[in-house]
Amino acid sequence: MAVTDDAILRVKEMIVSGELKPGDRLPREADLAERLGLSRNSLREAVKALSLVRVLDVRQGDGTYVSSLRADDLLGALSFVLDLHSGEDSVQEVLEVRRILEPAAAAMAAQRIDDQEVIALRELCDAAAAAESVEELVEHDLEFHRRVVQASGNAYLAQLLDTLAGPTVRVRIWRGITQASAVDRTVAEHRAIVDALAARQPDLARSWSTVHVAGVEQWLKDLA
Amino acid sequence: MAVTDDAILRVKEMIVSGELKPGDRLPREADLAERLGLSRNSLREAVKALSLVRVLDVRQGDGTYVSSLRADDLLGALSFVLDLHSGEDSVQEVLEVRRILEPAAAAMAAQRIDDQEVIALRELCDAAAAAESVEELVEHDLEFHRRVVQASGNAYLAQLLDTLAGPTVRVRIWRGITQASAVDRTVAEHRAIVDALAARQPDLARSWSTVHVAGVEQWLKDLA
DNA sequence: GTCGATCAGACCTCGGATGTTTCCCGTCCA
DNA sequence: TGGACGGGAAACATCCGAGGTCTGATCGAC
Repeated sequence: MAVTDDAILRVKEMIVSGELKPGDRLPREADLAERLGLSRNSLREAVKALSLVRVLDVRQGDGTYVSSLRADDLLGALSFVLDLHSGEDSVQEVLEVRRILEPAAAAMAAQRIDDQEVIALRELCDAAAAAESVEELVEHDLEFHRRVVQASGNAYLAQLLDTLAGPTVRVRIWRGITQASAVDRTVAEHRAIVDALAARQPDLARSWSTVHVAGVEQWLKDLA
Repeated sequence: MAVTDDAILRVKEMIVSGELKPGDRLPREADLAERLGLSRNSLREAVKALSLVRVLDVRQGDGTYVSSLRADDLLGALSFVLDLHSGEDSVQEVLEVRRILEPAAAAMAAQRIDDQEVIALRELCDAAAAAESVEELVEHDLEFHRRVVQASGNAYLAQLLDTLAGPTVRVRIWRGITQASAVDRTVAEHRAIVDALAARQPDLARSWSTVHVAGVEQWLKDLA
């Protein structure tokens, strides 16, 4: 292709060059189209594409703006893509990556987490143990991992793991959580991780996290 | 928005549901637009967006096809996004993630790599040592890391790291490689990693890899 | 059987018209 | 004075229809 793809690259270039900064508003469709030398329709295709990957933020009746461009923010768009192969072989590979990152994040968190967050995590575990529906439990699980990783202090890592967690959790829902023991085990391991964080023991947090993720990994393998 | 976004979701749904499989050809623009109940222009915006993230593959004069949907393939689209903030603070966080993943990948590679690949890696080191231009050296560096990680056997991990390496390397070019010692050190560390791989020593490979990435990380911090 | 020209199909680009949403501002009423 | 209301302008959303261009396949000549 030429025109539309070219427009995508030129808008990207305007951002990279600093002509457009995060939060900036783009010229009106008509003006920008004229400036780039193409029709509004073609420009709209480019804008739509950039909007899907969250580089641009379009607001009807207002205007088109450059997004925050934060790495962790943009990474969120990745979840859309990962949705496309939940339940396939690649989930195994994704889980393998997660088994590498999550323990590392837990270890980092053990060095930086504050008491308040530890308390919050404990409450989350209690809520998970008392959860009644599967959806509720899964939501607690997601939230737990999200907060542990966020405590690592690396926003990029946090978003990446959050994205990776989505598909694997969805698989879990899809295949159904039939074993009550799996639930108990999950909560127990979560508590162990929190204890390690509270004790500020990175190695212990790393190990429990590894055990936890590897457990899920193994469970999936058994199902296959 | 409604119509276009809805179209994106519905096409995605057609893929997730299995109605459309990788390699399949979509109905003609006109037909699909009618089926989804929207105009061709709006559908084109949706297709363009899905095309940017490599879910669809459009070939003029032929038709629109569903891409391979391989996780590592789709992940490649991420490099586009990461281009947008090379040289910013977030590079530090990206590098931190890389320092987690790359050693793990090296350790995995040490367990699976074959002799032929070891020989190829040695040749790559030799070529890097003999490189004359900065661009050439950087290309060798990229290639080296790419092949080591691919030897890990996890395609998803390989693509992810390849994507992460791009920005950090570009930063290196941008700031300029002024110190000849940095070049020598890079090559020496590469050789050490290869030696560890050849000896099938995962721990050693992991350690050297950690040292290598941490070195780059520290170097960037010093520059800042 | 091979090669090249022709043709149909599919995507590409354009321009304009109309609908919808949002924001801003001037006005009116306590 | 201050807040609520309403009108209008601005900007995006959607649609339609008409050429243009590229690709792949068919068919005829050699």
